[in-house]
Amino acid sequence: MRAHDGVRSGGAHVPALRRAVAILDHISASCDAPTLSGLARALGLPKSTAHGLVQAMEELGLLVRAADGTLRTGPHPLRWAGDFLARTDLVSVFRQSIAEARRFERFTVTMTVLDGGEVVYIACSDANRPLDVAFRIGMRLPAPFTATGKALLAARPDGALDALFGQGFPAPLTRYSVASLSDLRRELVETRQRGFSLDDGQIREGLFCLGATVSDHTGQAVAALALSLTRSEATPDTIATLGGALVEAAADLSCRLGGG
Amino acid sequence: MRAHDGVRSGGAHVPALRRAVAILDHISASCDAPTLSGLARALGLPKSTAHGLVQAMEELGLLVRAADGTLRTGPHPLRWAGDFLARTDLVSVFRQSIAEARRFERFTVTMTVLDGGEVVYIACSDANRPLDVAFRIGMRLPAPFTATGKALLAARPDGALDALFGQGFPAPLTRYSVASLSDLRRELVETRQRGFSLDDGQIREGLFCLGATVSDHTGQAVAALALSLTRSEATPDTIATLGGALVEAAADLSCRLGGG
DNA sequence: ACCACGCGTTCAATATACTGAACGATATGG
DNA sequence: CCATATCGTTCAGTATATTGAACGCGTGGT
Repeated sequence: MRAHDGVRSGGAHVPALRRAVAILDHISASCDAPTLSGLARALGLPKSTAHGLVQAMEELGLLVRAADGTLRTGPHPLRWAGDFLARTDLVSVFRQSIAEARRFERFTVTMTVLDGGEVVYIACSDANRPLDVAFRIGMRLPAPFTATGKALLAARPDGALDALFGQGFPAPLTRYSVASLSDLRRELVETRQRGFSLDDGQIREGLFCLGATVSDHTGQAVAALALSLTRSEATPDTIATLGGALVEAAADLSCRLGGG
Repeated sequence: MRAHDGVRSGGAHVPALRRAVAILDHISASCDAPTLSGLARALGLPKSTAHGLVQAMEELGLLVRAADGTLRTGPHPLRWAGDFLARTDLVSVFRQSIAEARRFERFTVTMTVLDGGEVVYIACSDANRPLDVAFRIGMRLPAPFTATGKALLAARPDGALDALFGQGFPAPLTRYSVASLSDLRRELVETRQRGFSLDDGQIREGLFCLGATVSDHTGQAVAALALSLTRSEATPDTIATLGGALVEAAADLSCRLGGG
């Protein structure tokens, strides 16, 4: 039995690789560019180990050394990141993420992106039970009435709303549909405070949805998740619980897309 | 003498890290997702070595394994790439500068940095019209063939070329690609006299690019801009006009980075 | 000017991770 | 239906890389 700490569970140690990742993480997390010794201290590495690693990482383009000797992340990871972005579609990540999170298997989970003033449904995990509105992939709905749309709009600067709805607000779908731009602004303020968005019968009476945004590696909200319930299920307790879980799920998805 | 190939000159070997980088490079370069054994064969690694590496890289988020067992690049490098792009605020300055300079909106404008003997694309403003080569961020090309690469090489002392290409000049991409180090030197002399660099079909036949360097506050050339045209558009008049405008834009960018 | 400190770098000894062969499981073909 | 090939995985031995201490060197303090 070793007294060594930091032993990983799964398989081989490959410490050099793990150290390299830790170095890059540290450099890209801290806002000041560290020096070699400072980096060794921060990560608890022997100086010479850090030296060897940094030298190799410099050769490989993982790090660059500024004129004053401080270390920065290098250009090489751009290649991998670009490949990941090219290959990854939101949808498959969504499916995998939802499949692992068993919390929502009783509900219909949807994902949309914003296109102009409308949301487009790009993925949908059907509930394990009957009823429930069938969301079809590719379907479009006016963003101001949907939970995902409100979440996405709330993530945008307020001025963007004028460009989208300044001349012409979508026609209401139900008598609960938000009716004007000023009403929408009010809802978006509440949404930002709450952390997730709500749609209480605005696209169909009796249908209650919660929404939260998914961000990519730049922090931009690129998509939104929604959970669909019936209005009678939407007690304050349920809303709070499921809302929190949804925000968590959205954050998890963001992580898988490279977000911090 | 080692029987091992690929022995690096400089410092420590850190083979695990080098292998990991090779794996990621291979996966992001090939268009089909390889399996573990195939990857081991492609890189000449023992199966078990590849197994241990892949397992660790999976834990670290550098790789993800699809449902069928094939390997893809993971989301983790996005963080590093994002940090690189954020710190080199070249990119944001680039976007702003290009957005304000309406002169180039008909053309694709790219920006690269030099990494060894290759240029890495760190930003790209797509043209408003179809055609045009799609430059992907993170893409690499041999510096001697590209307009940006020539601009950056021309800004370096002549002796630097020997270190980069003294033993091994990149293989030509087209029949117009500059073929030797001495030919490159000749082109660089012309480039310095002209004030901007040209690529006439050296990375792709029919593609014509103009390049100019961007300097930071220390006066060092840190990046280069390029303008992409079709060869038929590249009349002497157009070249002179656009070349001058590009040099101006690059100088403007340099100013914004603190250059005198 | 002197000294002390911190940084980056080098080198030999040891504790380490990588290698090669073998295993069970699964998919393929006769 | 069985034989074969290929895949992913495990394990002990050896060749390997990492470690700790020491060296120059530049910098800032007294």
